[in-house]
Amino acid sequence: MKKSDRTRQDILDATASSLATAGYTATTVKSIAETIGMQDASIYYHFSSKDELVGEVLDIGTARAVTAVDQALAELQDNHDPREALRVAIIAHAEAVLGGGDYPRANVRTFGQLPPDLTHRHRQGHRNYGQIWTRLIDDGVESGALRDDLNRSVARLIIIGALCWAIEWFDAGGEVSAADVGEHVFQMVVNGLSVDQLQQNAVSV
Amino acid sequence: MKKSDRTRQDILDATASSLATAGYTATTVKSIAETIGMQDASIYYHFSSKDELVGEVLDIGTARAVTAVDQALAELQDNHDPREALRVAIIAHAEAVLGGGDYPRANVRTFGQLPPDLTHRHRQGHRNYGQIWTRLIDDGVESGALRDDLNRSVARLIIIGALCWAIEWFDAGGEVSAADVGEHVFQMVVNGLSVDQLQQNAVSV
DNA sequence: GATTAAATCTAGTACACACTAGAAAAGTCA
DNA sequence: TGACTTTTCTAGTGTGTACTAGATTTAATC
Repeated sequence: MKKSDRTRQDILDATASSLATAGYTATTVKSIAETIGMQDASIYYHFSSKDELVGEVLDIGTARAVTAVDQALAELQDNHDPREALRVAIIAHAEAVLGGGDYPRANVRTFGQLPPDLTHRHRQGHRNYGQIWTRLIDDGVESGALRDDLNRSVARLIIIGALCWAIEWFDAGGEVSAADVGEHVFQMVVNGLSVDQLQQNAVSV
Repeated sequence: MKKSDRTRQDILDATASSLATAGYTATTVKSIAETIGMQDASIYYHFSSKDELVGEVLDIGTARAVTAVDQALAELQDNHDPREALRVAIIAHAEAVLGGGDYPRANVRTFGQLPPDLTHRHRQGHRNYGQIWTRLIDDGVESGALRDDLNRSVARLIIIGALCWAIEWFDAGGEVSAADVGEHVFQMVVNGLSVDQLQQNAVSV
């Protein structure tokens, strides 16, 4: 019993790592087995198919990202600015997907390369995750802190997209941290790149 | 001569279409051949390998995106606000990648799924494209229109990322047009989602 | 230590893939 | 029409993939 659980975990870890760095196609059952010093056929004692294994990795990844964001939001004070909630969520997402473990990274990295069955299987998970962001934006707009002249759904997808795409260029060993990326996304999409108009007017007046 | 050119073009078109919708792995030589009513072996009379064919499609895609953005910028008035240049470029990119043909879409869609050789081959093309945006942001910051307290490189990648990821959720037949997506990205990253502070202060005073 | 169960391995199957060689067909032009 | 070139097809090769069956080893239990 114990042995099986440990091996199973090793397989999941190796799969997550490979998915996160090499993508779905390059992650073969044989390469996973080699990573943990096994024969490829032995994988099938623990998982019935490659896609069941991959699916489980992706499930874990989604769960961890949701947990990270939820936890960050839970630590907020009671009467916080809705913009602060958005900021905290954005940074938590950035840290989970960029700086965190292989599981959330595998999720984002393989998005768009999965076979139809797996894509369909995770649609609901993604929808649930999206709802967290829908609520954050709704709160902001309805409290008057955020503009109401933009399509909220499009705004949500743009924020998530900017964060997800960062996996393509983010350098974990570089000078910019995962939290830095999150902070930049927040500063841009909430405060904007444009120089504060108040300051500009103050100077001109 | 004529016949060959036309067939060659058919092959390129079919490949671009398949790459844009199905991705790199699902785009097989056989499926391309079937689309245009040929045997898969006949493809090799026109192209020496799958990756040479794919590479040519991606080259065309990059060129079209660059042309679209360059052309949009060329139509600007002489003494325009640097923010307007950014706006025009963002919308041109959105229309090229989301609403445009299969070639630029193939480029973005297969990003991150390509074999190392192809990735390396297109690195320079992407770098050149990035420089357009680097210049736009530099102009904005140095003219005082854009904030100088953010990492410009990160800002650039966030803008491009938000646009590129849109390919994963954009619905060509939906109510939101490609230009709408571009306009949203511009509004968010330049003006910000936050309610204008000038208005807020005006009300409170 | 013997018996049973759990875990892994050896050896293979079937299939999809990119790609090749040479025959056949289609097109071109005197 | 006939000679020639261009283009496509038929029929295959080799490789890598997910996956299976049954033998073999390792671990747990009495």
